[in-house]
Amino acid sequence: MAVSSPVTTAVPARQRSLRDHNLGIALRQVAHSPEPVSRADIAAATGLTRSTASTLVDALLARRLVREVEPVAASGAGRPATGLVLDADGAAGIGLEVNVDYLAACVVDLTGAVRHRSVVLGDQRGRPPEAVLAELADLAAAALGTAQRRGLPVGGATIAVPGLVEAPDGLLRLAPNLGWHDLDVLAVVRADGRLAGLPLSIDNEANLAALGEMYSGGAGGADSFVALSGEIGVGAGIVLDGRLFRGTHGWGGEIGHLAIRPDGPPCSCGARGCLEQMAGQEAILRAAGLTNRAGTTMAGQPGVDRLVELAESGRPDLLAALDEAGSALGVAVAGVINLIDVGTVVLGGLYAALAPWIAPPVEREIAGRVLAHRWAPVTVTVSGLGGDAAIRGGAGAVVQRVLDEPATRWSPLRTSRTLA
Amino acid sequence: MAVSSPVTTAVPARQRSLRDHNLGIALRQVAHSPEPVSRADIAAATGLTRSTASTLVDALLARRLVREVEPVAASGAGRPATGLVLDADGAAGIGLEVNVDYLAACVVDLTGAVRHRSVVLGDQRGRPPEAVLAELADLAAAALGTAQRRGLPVGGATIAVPGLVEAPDGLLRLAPNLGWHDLDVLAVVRADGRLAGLPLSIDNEANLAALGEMYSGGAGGADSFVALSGEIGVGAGIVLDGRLFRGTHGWGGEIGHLAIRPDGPPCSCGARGCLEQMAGQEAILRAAGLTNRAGTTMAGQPGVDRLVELAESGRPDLLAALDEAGSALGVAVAGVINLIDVGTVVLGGLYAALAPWIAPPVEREIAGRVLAHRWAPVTVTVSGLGGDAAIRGGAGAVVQRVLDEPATRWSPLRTSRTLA
DNA sequence: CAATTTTGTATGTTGATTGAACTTATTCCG
DNA sequence: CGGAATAAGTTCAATCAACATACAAAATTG
Repeated sequence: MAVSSPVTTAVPARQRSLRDHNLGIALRQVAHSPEPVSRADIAAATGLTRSTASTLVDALLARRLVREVEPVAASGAGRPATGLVLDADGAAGIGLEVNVDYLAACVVDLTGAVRHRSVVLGDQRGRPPEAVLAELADLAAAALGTAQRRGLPVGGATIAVPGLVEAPDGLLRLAPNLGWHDLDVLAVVRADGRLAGLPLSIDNEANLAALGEMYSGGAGGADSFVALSGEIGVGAGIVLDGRLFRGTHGWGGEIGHLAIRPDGPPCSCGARGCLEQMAGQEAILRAAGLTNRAGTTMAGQPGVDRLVELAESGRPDLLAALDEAGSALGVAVAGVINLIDVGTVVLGGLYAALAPWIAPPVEREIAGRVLAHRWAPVTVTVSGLGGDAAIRGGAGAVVQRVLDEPATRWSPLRTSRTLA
Repeated sequence: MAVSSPVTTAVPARQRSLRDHNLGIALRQVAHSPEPVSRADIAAATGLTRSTASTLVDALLARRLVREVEPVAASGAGRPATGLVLDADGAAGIGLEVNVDYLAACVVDLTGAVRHRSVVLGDQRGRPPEAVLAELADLAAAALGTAQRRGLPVGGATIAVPGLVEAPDGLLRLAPNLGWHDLDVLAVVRADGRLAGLPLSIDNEANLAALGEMYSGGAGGADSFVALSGEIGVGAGIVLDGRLFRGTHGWGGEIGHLAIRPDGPPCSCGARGCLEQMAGQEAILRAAGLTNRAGTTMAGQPGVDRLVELAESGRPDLLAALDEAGSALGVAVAGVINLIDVGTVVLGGLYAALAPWIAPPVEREIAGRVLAHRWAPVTVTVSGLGGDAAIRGGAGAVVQRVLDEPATRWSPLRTSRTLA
């Protein structure tokens, strides 16, 4: 038998691929630099010749992905360079989110700026999916309207959901905390009609939140990290070499069901001692004696703000519960690091708000359990995005696709600028 | 701030890259097919034109990577096709291994056939690293000699070690079961001199064993899987999309120190309740009451063969210990699957030999703990390579590099065929 | 034995990068 | 103040790899 890796989709490189690849490189040079770059800078940084860089830039200008700015005040002799920056009106993405207690939407432009944002608070549990998604479509239509009024060509929208999303088709297999299962969210939203023609995709909320952290610099510039997303459930988005890791079926990052105590309390997933039962929001409330009824969650429970308030006031049983939860989380995270060897962990969602109490036990467990900790200390950072991480990541993912492959037709919804 | 992924090494595509890429595609077409393929087959399978495929094949012939064989008996009309197969004498790789109780070496050719193999049994613990590596160099020199006598150009050698290997330089940070630490194995072996000019690399034993499984089809053709490597320690090699996953520093796959019972027995790593303390070889012996002295390992303990014998005889305390170990292993594996979503697990090393008793509890825990198990059942397979997995993987990795990038100079040690 | 079919090769075209002029715009320096 | 130096950006022929088409080669089919 031949030594060979399993069948790789053999896509041959045509001459066009060359141009596509180099277009992406040139565009990323512009995107990465905080200041305007010149054609000559691109040539120097990439190793391409100035003439090639010029040709590529012309193509990017024609696609409205970059824009020329006034020559920067020159430092030294020679003809001053024409500055190139990303065109803020060149392409935009829409991020949408359905979560247990809110719906949200935003528009992000090519430069990463948030051009529109809207959030509707409200418990979605028990509502029929069609009603929830109709309301989400309202938000989406409003976001699209804003983009159109501002002349932004929208490249697509990404929907974040708190559940298992199957890889190829985007079927939502299970969203335990919403009570949804086997639902084709994209089809329902498309059926609404108002987003006709807009490429839609869907992903797990924790995955998109991790992207949001990366785009906003929350991971401290690391290109491989794990972003923890604590809400009712506990999720993790894994980013490796700047790319989201989804796994074979798209179900990677289900850290919430790692076994912390294999014979511990039963979990809704059927197993025992899952992290979610030790460090999820309800577990913390339960351990601190803050639930109305043991085990069941009621609307009207203390929210995150109230939880922070109580912790700040030094309530002992809550502090003990937070330390316990942080320890469990730390054990899980240490396992993740031993397994996939990332150097950065981002605390997001609930854990960001509660970071002053959660981070220390997490760091303690990491220090004690990560085998390679003495050679490569692990950095624990705290998200600054709050609940916006997933929509920012979803919108950013649309924009990122344009940055990654500027040559492929990214089907912009060409908008005729209407009078406001 | 711009929406952008962190700095990607911007390597521009020249026209040469096109050719390189397509050469690789063409070569892999030959490698993947169990039967000879024609130039026309390559064109049809890849979408390249027949003329381009012809040009590429000419280049591969010139590099001695493929060989023409007699036209296959034609089925149907038309001119019969000239068969193309990998040239078994085109390129070869050497695999080397230092493990706790043996040293090994092998030579694998371009077709994946093992052309040489040698194993020296013996406990390496406590021996000075220089002495051990000198003996390994003996094995390597013998392997190289065999290759040279047979006219095989050797592309390099890979050394497998049971420990943490740091990514860029190959420094062996820690090999707990050998008692080695912070050792530059490659430098010591190079200093020996007999392998002068041969590109050397080094990797974790479990990682290379996983590659060995992939090359030999042990993962059932899956391109993403986890290969468990049970010996004194417990390791895992993670293969994603046909590529070994090493992590940021090269320390991925340290499954042996996942916490199964966070407050369980202390581990040599400093933490508590690590998998290695529940499912490692010594833990099994201890739980079955088969160690001479509690906790310490002695040469002269029951070996793997004896263990299998005792299990087959139905010794109750051993069967209980194996079930216990399998459960712990299953809990860990279930966690890994929830995290990285692979569909196949390969039991290797100790666990392959003990598979009849280890596999059932592993499968039981997977069924109970993997969140997505009902939609995508996990396959558990058993390695057929025994202790050879790592050397096969190491040698195969050298060969694979040639197959992946046939255009890059893979510095063959051109051997003048000497008279035997 | 001629028609058909398929393989493999030869030849001119297309598209993208290169390298070497060349133009343009600015600073440096006498 | 003005020429030299310097750097940015453009132009154009050369090169290289893939493509399209035509053609030669070697078998089967009727």
